[in-house]
Amino acid sequence: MEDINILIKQRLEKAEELKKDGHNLFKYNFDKKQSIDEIQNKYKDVKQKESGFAKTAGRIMIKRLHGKSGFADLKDESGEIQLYFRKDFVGDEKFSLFKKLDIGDIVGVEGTLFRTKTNELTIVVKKFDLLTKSFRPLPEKFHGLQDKEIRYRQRYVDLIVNDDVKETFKTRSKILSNIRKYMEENNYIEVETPVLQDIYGGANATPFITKHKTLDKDFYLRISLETYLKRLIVGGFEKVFEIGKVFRNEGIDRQHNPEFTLMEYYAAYNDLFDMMNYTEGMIKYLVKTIGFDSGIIEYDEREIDLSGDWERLSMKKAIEKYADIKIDDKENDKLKNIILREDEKAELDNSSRGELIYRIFELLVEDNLINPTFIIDFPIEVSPLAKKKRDAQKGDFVERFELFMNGWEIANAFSELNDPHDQRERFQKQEKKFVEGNEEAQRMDEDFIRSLEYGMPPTGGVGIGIDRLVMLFTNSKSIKDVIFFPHLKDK
RNA sequence: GGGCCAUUAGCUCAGGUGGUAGAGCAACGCCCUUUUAAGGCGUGGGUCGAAGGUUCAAGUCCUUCAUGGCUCACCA
Repeated sequence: MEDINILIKQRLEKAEELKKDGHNLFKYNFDKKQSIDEIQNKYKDVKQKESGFAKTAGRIMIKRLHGKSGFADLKDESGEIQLYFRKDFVGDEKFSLFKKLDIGDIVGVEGTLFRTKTNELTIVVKKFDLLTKSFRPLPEKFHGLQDKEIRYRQRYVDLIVNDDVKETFKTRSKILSNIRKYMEENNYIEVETPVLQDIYGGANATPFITKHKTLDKDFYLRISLETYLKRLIVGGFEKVFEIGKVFRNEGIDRQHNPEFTLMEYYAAYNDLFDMMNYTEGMIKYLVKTIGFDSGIIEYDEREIDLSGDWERLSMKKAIEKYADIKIDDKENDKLKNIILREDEKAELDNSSRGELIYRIFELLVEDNLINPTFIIDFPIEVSPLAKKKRDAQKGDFVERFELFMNGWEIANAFSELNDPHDQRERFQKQEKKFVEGNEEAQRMDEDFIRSLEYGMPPTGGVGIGIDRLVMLFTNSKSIKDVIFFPHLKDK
């Protein structure tokens, strides 16, 4: 303990005294019969007279001493309950132990229940034991812990004192378990694929590089799950999904953490439209099972309506609707001018028409997509893993959708490209961009192409950013609020 | 990376125009057998984020740095 202060010193001295008195400050187990909320529920009708029985354990949050008696609030994962200690009930020795307990100590208690004059259900402690000694003082009872830096760096303290944080992460857990339930009910199987990869792919991003010592070679940390899951479709699995961390070597801000949780799912014999329907169904299932019965989520004083059929718009139509620009009437130079008007520093010399269209969409449309909206028909140049549109008119567009909510991209999906020769050409174009200096361009992946050469059935695939979904469902303003241990700079 | 703001006791926060640091909670001691932001009396606790500079004198003014927050740019 480097930053030893007087408060910690006092607790250490107190611990020494307790040890001298024969107390083990770190007990091995405790037969916790009930959680605190179980006790609260089971005995909610208890009157002032003592009745019932409870045996539970948790952390002491507050003590109020009254001479030969005293109260304390005990907190566990499920809730809080008041404890009442009396010298004549627990005996002199135990009562002096109670007086020595510090806020933060973990105790096991058993006793009967009653209700105080002010109607609070309370355990009359008959037996108790110190299970774990706490050495560091907790934040103040009333204001709690406000300092965001400490909350993120020492999330354990944040979780002890700030109940809403625990709620957010319980919701996160529930979202994940309900997703898994939904996927399994629809016959998807959960799989795991490599995090350490020879060739990263499936997205446009700068990767992290790491080194394998005995092989003496570099590996990339995956930036998506895509190409390995498709290999499994080639291998004969027909519906697979994976939920896992991916890593992108980019900036950190309210919506970006270097490692984040991506879910991808692939279904053989399905196309983009099947996946759109499925995705809408799955998210609506989550909305319902997380408890938004109306289908309306409130985020930052804004309502997002997930009920009803979600809007589907081609990228061009979305640009027409929100920016009043008819793409097909404009030459590339005009498109460039539109972009430069929004972003004077844009470098567009090498940009293809498709890239210009996509850029305009990003600049002028995305922020407007508050209620869930599927954007379809993406330019081929920005979609190297998607199949060309089956009714390809003039212009090169692919079967891809992105789902937007609250102006954020929530999901990204394709009718997966399964023509190995087309795939090779797309990779070659990406590789060229990489050589030209685009760090985020995708790389040639010969083994992936080889797998496609064996034949991958027509397949629909979707990726969902889980953290953002959790942010929406928990009204969290920062991705740091939905990741237990977000990345911060070293102190 | 740019701009703006913040950093004072374990926690939450005060500290006009420079004059040797305060409160509440927490802690420690004493009193108190239904309190709940318990109460009463008393005590201790600070390199004021770091390093320089200006000044007789810096928590306060200046510079640099660190960390965090907001925001813009890039990205999911």
